[in-house]
Amino acid sequence: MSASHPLDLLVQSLSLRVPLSGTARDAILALPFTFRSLESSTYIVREGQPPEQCGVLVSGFAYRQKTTCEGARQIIALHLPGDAVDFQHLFLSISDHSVQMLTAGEVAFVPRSALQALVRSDPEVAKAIYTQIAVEASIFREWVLNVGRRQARERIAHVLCELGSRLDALGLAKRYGYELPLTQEQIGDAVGLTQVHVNRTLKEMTDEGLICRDKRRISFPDWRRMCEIAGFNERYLHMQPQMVG
Amino acid sequence: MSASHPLDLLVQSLSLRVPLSGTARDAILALPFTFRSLESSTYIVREGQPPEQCGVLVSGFAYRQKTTCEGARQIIALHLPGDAVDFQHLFLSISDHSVQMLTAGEVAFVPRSALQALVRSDPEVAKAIYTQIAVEASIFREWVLNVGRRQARERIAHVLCELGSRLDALGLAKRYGYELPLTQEQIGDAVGLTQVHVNRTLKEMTDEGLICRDKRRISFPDWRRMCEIAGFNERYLHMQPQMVG
DNA sequence: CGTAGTGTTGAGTCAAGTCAATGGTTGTGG
DNA sequence: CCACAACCATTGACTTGACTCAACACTACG
Repeated sequence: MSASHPLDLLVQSLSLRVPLSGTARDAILALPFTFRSLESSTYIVREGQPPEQCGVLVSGFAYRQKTTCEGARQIIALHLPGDAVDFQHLFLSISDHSVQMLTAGEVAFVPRSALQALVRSDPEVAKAIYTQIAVEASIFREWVLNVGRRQARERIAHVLCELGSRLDALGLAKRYGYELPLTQEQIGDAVGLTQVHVNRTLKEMTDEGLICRDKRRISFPDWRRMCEIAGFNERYLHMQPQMVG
Repeated sequence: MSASHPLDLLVQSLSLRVPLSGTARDAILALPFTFRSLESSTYIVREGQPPEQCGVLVSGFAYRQKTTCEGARQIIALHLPGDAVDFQHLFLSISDHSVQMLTAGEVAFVPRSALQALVRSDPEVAKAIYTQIAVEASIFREWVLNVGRRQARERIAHVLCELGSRLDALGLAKRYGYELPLTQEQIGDAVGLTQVHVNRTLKEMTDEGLICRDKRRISFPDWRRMCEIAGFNERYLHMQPQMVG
């Protein structure tokens, strides 16, 4: 069941949480879009600009990002294939942060007006998209906690768990082992640490057998223990179908 | 034009960003609710429970909160009179965090089903509420940056600026001086520092004339400078009316 | 085979945390 | 109206987790 239509993955990822009827699926697949292949680190959304298109990741990874005026970067969220990268700005007239490609990949750009029209006309799709927005907000909240109140190793373990869980939910990898799309510097930017400290902490974790690394592949011999250390509780990902309204 | 109806403040706060017609206002004011006076630190939303009511702050302040398994608390957001405290869970079947009263105050509890019905039937109100959800998400993102990438004094300055700006926008106080509803411990929990370190940092800031304190009242002799130090850029609050859709 | 991007490691520093004691405020009840 | 309790703020001495700077090694790719 490989995806022939670029927006297929979006439909699949939305229906993880809100079951979609055939009509709703078709309505999404009927959205207009322009398809583009992008280099790693290309901007999909730019802070300060009006968001006119909503990018949908067809392949590759992306990340949300803000920087302080001194230039320190903070990664706010990670995005996986099937994620729509700009639902967050559907109702805002100016982007308050940027989104960039993490790896090379393909993006389907849907005009925001078309998305807004669909949301107005199809309550089922609307519900799916609002749920998605709410889940993303929940992930932001967990990140505030992660970065504000956990130690280095817990923080790092936490992003690694989140990534594993989400990749697994989409069927793109197994939670206990996957190809890590982040450099150590990017991990640092995601958890509010320096690259050097991330390196040292990863080494410790490796030495203790908590994680195994081979090139960019990372795996967790004891997923349970990993979750404990991270304080990782899947609840905030709201993976179960949401029975609401 | 003092608010006789408990939901008046909600209408006012929503219409800061999305202009509301008379019909839309009336629809909101017609929502059913139960009114309650609450002690400080009472729970309005409890993590792990299904969110059946959406509390609207009529008076007093509240905060969103998550804790690590070791018991460290992180405050995720602050809520002011007029804020609906649980739009975030409108589409989620289980709460992923808690909301508590920061001060004593009054809350109007609106049944979630009524809110959902209104959102389905009135596109204007729907837009206002979705915009509100998106703005809150934007605030979460800024907090990730604040806590992840700024120094102690910048972090503290940043929450103080945000609070001032928001109080000012609602007409509840002036940005450059207001009654601070937070203890130093709560400030610490909001910015990911210890109470002791917050105390020392506030002292430094006072000594340098950056802030003035008298009991719980705080003021900023040089708002500009304060914003610079905080790296505070109002954009993320999306205060201007959102011209969208 | 060279170059640019990553990853690794060491030495020294510093921002923030911990522990602990003291002082000030506020509100409450006798 | 005072005394007490609970909560909050202040300060000092000491520790530590994370940062900085800097050098070097590995890998991939043209």
